[in-house]
Amino acid sequence: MTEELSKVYEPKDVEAQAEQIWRQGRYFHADATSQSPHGTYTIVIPPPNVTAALHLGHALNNTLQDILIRFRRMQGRNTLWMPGTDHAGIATQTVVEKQLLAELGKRRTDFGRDEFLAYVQSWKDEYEIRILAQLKSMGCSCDWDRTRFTMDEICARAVREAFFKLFADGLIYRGKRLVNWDPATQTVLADDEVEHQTVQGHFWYLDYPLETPVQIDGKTIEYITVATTRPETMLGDTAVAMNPADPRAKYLVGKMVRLPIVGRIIPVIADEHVVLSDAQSDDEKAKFSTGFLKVTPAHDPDDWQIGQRHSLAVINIMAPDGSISDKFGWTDWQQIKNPDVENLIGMDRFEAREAVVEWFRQENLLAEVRPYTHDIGHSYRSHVPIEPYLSDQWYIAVKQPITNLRFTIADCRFETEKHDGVTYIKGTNVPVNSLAGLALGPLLDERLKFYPERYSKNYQNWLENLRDWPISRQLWWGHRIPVWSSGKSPKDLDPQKACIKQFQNEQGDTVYYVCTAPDCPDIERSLLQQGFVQDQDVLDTWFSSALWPFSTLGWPEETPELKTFYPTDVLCTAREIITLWVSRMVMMGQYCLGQIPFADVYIHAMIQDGQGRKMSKSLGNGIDPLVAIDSHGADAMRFTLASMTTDTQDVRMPVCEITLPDGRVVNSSTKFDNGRNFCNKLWNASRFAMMNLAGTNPDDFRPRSLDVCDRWILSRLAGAIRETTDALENFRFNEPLNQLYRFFWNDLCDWYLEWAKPRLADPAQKPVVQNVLAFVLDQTLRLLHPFVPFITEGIFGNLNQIVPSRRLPGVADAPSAPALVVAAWPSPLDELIDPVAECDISLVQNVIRAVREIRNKYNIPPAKILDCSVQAPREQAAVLSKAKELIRSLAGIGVLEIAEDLKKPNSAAAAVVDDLRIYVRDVIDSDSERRRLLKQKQFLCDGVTPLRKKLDNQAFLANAKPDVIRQTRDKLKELADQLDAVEKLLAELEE
RNA sequence: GGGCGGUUAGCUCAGUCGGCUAGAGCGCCUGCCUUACAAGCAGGAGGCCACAGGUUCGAGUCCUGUACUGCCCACCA
Repeated sequence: MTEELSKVYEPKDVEAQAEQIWRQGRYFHADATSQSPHGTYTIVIPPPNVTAALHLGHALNNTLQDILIRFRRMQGRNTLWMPGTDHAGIATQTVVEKQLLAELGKRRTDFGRDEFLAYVQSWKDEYEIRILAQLKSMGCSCDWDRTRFTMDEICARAVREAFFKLFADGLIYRGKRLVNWDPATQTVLADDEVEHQTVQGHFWYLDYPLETPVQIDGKTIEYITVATTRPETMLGDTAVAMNPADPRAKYLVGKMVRLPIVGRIIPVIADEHVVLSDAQSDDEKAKFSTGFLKVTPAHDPDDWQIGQRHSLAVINIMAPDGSISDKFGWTDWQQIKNPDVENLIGMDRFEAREAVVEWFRQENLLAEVRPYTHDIGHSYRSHVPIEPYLSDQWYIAVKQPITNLRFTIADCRFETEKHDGVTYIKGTNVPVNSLAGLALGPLLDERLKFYPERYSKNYQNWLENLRDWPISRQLWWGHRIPVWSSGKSPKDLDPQKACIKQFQNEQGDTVYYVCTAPDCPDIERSLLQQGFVQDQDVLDTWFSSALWPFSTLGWPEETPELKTFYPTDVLCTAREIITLWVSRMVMMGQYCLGQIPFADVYIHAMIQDGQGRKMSKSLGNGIDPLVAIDSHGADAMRFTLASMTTDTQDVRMPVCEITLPDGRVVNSSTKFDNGRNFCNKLWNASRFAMMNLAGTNPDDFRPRSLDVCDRWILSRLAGAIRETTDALENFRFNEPLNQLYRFFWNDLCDWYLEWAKPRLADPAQKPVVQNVLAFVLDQTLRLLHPFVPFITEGIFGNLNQIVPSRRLPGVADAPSAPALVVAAWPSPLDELIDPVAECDISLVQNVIRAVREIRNKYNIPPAKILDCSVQAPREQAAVLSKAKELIRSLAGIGVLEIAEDLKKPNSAAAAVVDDLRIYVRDVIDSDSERRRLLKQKQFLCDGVTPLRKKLDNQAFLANAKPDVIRQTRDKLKELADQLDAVEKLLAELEE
């Protein structure tokens, strides 16, 4: 068997082998009907978008989740890691549209809805397969049998149910919203599809005549001047706003203005949003401002807000193609129409801009034109300026109290306050029993915890300032909104299965909206027959994501999965979606099931490149996880990612180009070398162990025959078990990995294995060394498994064949298992923690290091056997004498004399280490000796001075803890003694 | 504009409750192919802990400010 292990670790072989073991054993599959005495442990994967293959951030996130899942599985929990993907509405539709445009030169509107969706579906199929394959090659131990997709039948049913419930509870309403409209392609754009371009434009200063002139400081004011970059929108002005702090405000607010061209009479209002005019200001806005702002609620987001605050009329003057039109919500057209306005109808918005400016110029109302450079949002598709465009959208009311919730307000364990009959979360305008309150409450009473804790502030701020959630999207790819509408009242509907609401449409007519429950095709048919039409829009992609922790488990059915695995345990995700996603899952989990979907939220760091930039496609600085897996192995990648995971916000990973064997030049990072080196070391140490473990028999083990180095390595192992377990329970990843790295490499490989070599050759010691080694290796593999699952599984299989039983009778046990993935997590071995052995071995190591240093400094070949004397206080001399062989074997010593009282031999090099005086005999090089000793003298002097100063300081003696004072005294004595010894040696050298 | 981080060795990062002469990996230097591993072994060099104040017997650690740097959100008449 041992011969089969290659000299260098070959990740591909081991990965394939381990993967097969896991698949055949169905170890990732969670049984919803089985009961584990240790409880359950559940994670739902943050479903990756099907837009593209996974990047390194995904690799990090999923590595961490897998570490947690494997850890808990080994602890005996009934463990479920639910995998799946997200349809990612607009993002996916956009990439497919881009592709179709590039490859076929066609737009979405050139296809029918179903035809286009077929293209998106095939894109999704392709990427879903790729993503799941990527997760598998990373070693993710998801329950693949349960893989979900946010638009599959089960999730879709949950979406329908949740929507119906919200609709029936009156939490969904029709409201107006300004969307990013692309007049060229006539589509709505998401905020991140808007490209900001700096353009050279103008500020036009337009005079609006007051209905009646106003006297200010003895001057008669007939006009007020507004400044605008978009004169054409003035046709839709419904007010002029000024800052209440403006000295002119008291004369002007409340007065009326006659809007030029249109003749509409509009008020002057006060709003703090308006920037005061200040020509000297550094603020661009203040410099250009006149103090008067024209307010066009239908065509500007800020003006929309102002309009809301002051209940202003909203007048839309544009058609969807960006031309001036009276047909799309110009509500006072009949009253105001006149030849000047009619002239403008049909003009493109830019044409109209010129015409409007020209009109003002001819009427002598154009006060000034100034050049102005500013950013304008442009469509990433057509590259024309986007138009804020008013439209009717579906909203979820997030701050509306909900009456029929499963909890009572009295149950709240956080502070509340009541006014106007509504109970609010204290200090906020968030009702306790609103959706926002449902999400915020659990944070306040600590049912919901963030790691690192600081992210809870993000979550809290967002929820406290939350506005209603617009949920409709003018897309084709997504969950179609389950609402049918008609101007006529519906008939013969079962109120259990259909909910009817009335809202006004864009033209102000009353419309009946019917939402149907899931699985009611008969009702939908009936609605169609009655002339109802289904809403064209789809739901915001976060709507289905919000249900993910329970839609994946089969909600609203009372499935065994839901009973067993909900609520889940931890959500592990990136910080940019704390608000968009995490808060909404909590909201909907509370609303739909009355329970938060998870108690812990772990937010991982963002991986940046070597220059601190976000990894992105456009910068070309991203690293493909599959490349790292190819070049270094999945375990190496995982090791490196986990070892970088502290609770910092960002981590940097220097990126370099490498050439793969197949000739591709790709991005990678030397950081992965760390992981690969570790795996190689693990591989070879295990190989060495197994070369020597044949015939190991626990029955030959006698606790009494444990050597000090055996007790030492078991003590170190016990420490590693304790700290690794503790760290993983608290979402710390790099700490346990560093700890295991040091234990495995520095303790086990550098020392224990080296000592084991001669001991294995000694028939008297061989059984104890074999049993200890087999046991320690076994436990090390278990501790490392969550981090580097493939290689540990592979080695575990070999170990099982060579040493089927790794018990230390009377000391410790390692329950056998068919595969490491389901092997028991190491039990605490605190009784094996042995401070005496640790101290003794440290002494031994110091002697060995001292001899090695002399050997190096004197250029003595490693193979040359040296004779050595060590002078030590009685107790330490006794310890060293017992460990003579340990010292001799690793320091290359022939004769080793250890005594309490001993003179420095002639022509010996000397080392002073703590209380020890170490003499390496028959080595003469007084120059090297002097250099070494002088350096040590300097070191000791540097140490002694501040300690003396401290102890001379009365304030220190008066205030410091007694322990600290004692430690300082001890340390000073220790250093002073050594300094004496070094000075003595130097003096002898001069003789 | 609002919020949240970071700045420690050439690079990437640890550093717990404020307390021993500040640590690791990579890179660098010296010597070793010592039959587990050169992806390795042994040894070594390398630090004004960003800057300026403050609190304290004592500050990399706590407080205030400055500079630089990054992330998230909002907005840009």
